[in-house]
Amino acid sequence: MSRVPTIKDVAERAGCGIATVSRVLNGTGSASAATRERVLQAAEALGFEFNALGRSLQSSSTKTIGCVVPSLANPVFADAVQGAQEVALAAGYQLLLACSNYDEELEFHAIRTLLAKQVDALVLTVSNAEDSRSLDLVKARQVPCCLMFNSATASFPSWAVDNRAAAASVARAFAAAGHRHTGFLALRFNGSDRSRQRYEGFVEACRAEGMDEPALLEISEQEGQLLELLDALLARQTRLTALFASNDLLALAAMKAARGLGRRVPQDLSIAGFDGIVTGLIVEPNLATVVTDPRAMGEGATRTVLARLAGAPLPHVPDPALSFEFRPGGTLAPPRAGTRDDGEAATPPPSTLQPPNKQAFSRESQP
Amino acid sequence: MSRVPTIKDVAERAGCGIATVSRVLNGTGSASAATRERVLQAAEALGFEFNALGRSLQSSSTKTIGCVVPSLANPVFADAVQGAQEVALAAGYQLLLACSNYDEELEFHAIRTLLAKQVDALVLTVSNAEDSRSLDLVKARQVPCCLMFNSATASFPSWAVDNRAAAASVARAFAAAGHRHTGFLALRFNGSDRSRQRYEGFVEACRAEGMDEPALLEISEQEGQLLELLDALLARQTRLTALFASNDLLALAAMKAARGLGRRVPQDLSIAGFDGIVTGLIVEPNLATVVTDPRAMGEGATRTVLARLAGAPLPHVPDPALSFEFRPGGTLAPPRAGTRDDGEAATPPPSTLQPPNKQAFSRESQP
DNA sequence: AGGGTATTTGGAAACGTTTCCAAATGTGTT
DNA sequence: AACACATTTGGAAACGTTTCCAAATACCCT
Repeated sequence: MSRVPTIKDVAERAGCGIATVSRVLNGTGSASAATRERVLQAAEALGFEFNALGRSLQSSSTKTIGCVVPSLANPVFADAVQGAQEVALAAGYQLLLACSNYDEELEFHAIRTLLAKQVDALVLTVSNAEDSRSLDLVKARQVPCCLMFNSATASFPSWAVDNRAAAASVARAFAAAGHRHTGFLALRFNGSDRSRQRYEGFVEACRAEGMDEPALLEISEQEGQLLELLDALLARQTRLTALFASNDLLALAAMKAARGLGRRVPQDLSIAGFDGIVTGLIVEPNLATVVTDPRAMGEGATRTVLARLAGAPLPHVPDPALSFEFRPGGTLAPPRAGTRDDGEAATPPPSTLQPPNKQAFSRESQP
Repeated sequence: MSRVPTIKDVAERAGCGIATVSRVLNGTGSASAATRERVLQAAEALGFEFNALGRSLQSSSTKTIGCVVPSLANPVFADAVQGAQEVALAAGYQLLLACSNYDEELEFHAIRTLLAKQVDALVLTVSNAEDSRSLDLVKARQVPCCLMFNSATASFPSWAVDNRAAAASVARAFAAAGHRHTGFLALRFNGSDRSRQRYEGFVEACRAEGMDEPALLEISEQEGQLLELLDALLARQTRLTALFASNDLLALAAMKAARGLGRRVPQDLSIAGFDGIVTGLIVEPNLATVVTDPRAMGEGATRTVLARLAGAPLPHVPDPALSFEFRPGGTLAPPRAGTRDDGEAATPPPSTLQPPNKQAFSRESQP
C-alpha cells in the first residue's frame, strides 16, 4: 500500500539532499563515490523511478510526440503510425495517439488535448490541410508540426504524395487501355482532402486525354453496409468500363461487389486503386494501383519534427510528384469490344513498369 | 514570441487570484457573476488552455492509458488499438502507444517509460504473459492493467480467445476433411505466447484425432524475405496435405508461396489461418480461418481498466472458449486421392457453420 | 599550520496546477 | 446599528522534479 517512492524518499534513505539524488541518478554534476553508492543503493532498494510529470513540468519537455490520423483500420495509416512510432522511439520519444475518425470536430478536440498535454511536437494527417481550425491552433501554439499524406501548406511541411499527379497517371493508364467511360469512387469525400485531390487530378487528366467526364460515385457516411451500397451504386452504372477508387480498400470492395453483380474484372470492368497495400498483391488478379510508401511518410514526418526539436537541419522531403508509382495489375485491361464505343483497336496495357514487388510481404508480422 | 499563457497570466489580467481563475474555469467552487465574466474574458483574450502537466502533478491522474502491442502492421492489433482508442476517448482518456516489435526488451522498456509518464492504466499484449518481467513491474506498481490476446493470468484479466481450443477446431476440420499429414507454420515463435498456445492446442488435437504429429515449420527472425523462406520451407515439405498458419497474414503468404511452387490450393495443399482478417474474404478461394474480434478485445480491455479506475463493477469478460468461430473456406478441402494414405473415403468439409460474414467490410475506412 | 583552489553538497526557487483555509465581503434579521 | 450567517476571495501549501548558488568540505602546496 506504500505509495510510489519519490526522490525525497531516496534522499532520506541515502541520508542526503534531493539535489544530490537528482545529480547522481541523472549522471549530471559531481558526487563522491561514497554518496553515489548510497544513493544508488537506496534507489535500488526502493525501486525508485523518476516521475516524468515533475521532470517535464520543470524542463518543459515531455519527450512525447502527438500523432493524429483518421483511423487505424486502414493499413495505410497503421503503417505510417508504426513508422512514426519506431522513429520516435529511437530518439527517446513516445507517441501520444489519437484517431479523428475523419471527423473535423474530433480532430480539433484531439489536437487541443494533445497540446494541453504539452507534446513536444505533432505529426498529423488532417481532414483538410488548406483550411483547418486544427492547424490554426497548432500555428498559434508554435509547436513543431509536420503533416503526413496531406499536401504541404505555407505553414507546415509534409511527407505526402502528389495526389493530382498520381491520379493523372491512373487516368492515362485507363486511356492507354482504351477506356472512355470511367468513374471515381470515394467514401466520405469531405473527410479527406486527399480523396478530393485525387478526384480533381483524375478529372483533369481524363479531360486532357479526351475521355468522357468521369462519373463521381460517392458513398456517404453510413457505416456497416459498404458492400450493399456499392452493389446499388454499381448496378446503376452500366456504361462504366473503368473505375478508379480513392483507395485500395475501396477498390477491393468494389471488385467484390462487381463480381457479386456478375460483372467480371477486368473484362467487364477495370478497377484501379490507390495506396498499394499488400492485399492488392494477394488477390487474383493483382490490383492495379498507385503504390505509395506510408511507412516512409510516417517515419519521415517524425524525423522532420525531431530535427526541428533538435535544432538540426531538416531532412530532405522527397518530391511528392516522385513519391508514387503506378503499378499495372490484372484488374486493369482494355474494355471488351462490345463495351467500347470508340473505333480504335484495343491497346494492350502498358508493360514497361516494374513487376509486382516481390518483397511486399517483408514487413508483415504475426499476432 | 510570447510564451504560452498560464493561469497566473489570466489571474493578473482579470485582476484576481489564481485560485479564483481555477475555480471559474473548472466550474468548481463559487464566484460572483462579475469576476466570472472577467476571468472568462481574460482567458479568452489570452487564448489560455490549462497545462495538463501541472494539473496531473497535483491531481495524480493523467487521463492517459498506456497501450503496448507487438506491432501495428498486423491489422489484428491495429483494430484492437483502434477500439481501445475509441473507448478511451469516449471516457475522456487518451492513448499513449508503444509497439514492442515482439521484442521482450523493448516491451519492458516501453512499459517502464509509460509508467514513468504516470499513465493511469495499461492495456497490453505482452510477449509471454505467464512469465514476464514487464508484468512483474506492472504488478509492483499496482497500476490497473488488462491484457489483450494473451490469456488471463492470476494477476491480470484479459480479453482473449482460447488459443488451444481454437487451434483444436482447426485440427478437427482438417481431420474431418481426411487430412493426416499436417503442418503448423509460425513466425518468430518465441515472441508470441499466442502462437505457442495455438501450436500446442493443434498438436494435442491432432493426436486426439489420430492424425500424425504435425510438422512444425518455424520461420526465424530474418526480415525482408518471408516469401523466399516460405518457398524453401514448403519445397521441402512434400508430404503435407494441410497447413495451419499461426495467423492469417502468414496463411495468405503461404498460399501465395505454395502457388508459386505450382501447388494448387486447396487441391494439393489445404491452408487454414487464424484471426479472420478481412483480406481472407477477398482472396479466392476464401481463407479458412478462426474468426476472432480484435476490435472487441481492444474495446473490452479498455473498458475493463476504465471500470477499475472509476471504481465501477468490472465488465463481464466473455468466455475465451466461446470468443472465436472456425470459418470454413475454399482453402480447406479434402486431400486429393493420390496424396491420401488412409483408406477412408473423402469426407466433405463441415458445412454447419455460418456463411462468410457479409458485413466484414463494414468497418473499413478511407485514406 | 595556514592559505588557496577544487570538489561535493543541500537549501530554495521554479515549473503550473488544485485545494485547504482563513479572511473579507455581502445579505438578512432583530 | 449590530449581529449571525452565507458567499466570495486569495494566500499558501503541495505535487516531483531540476538547477542555481552559496556553503561546506576535501585536497594540495608552501
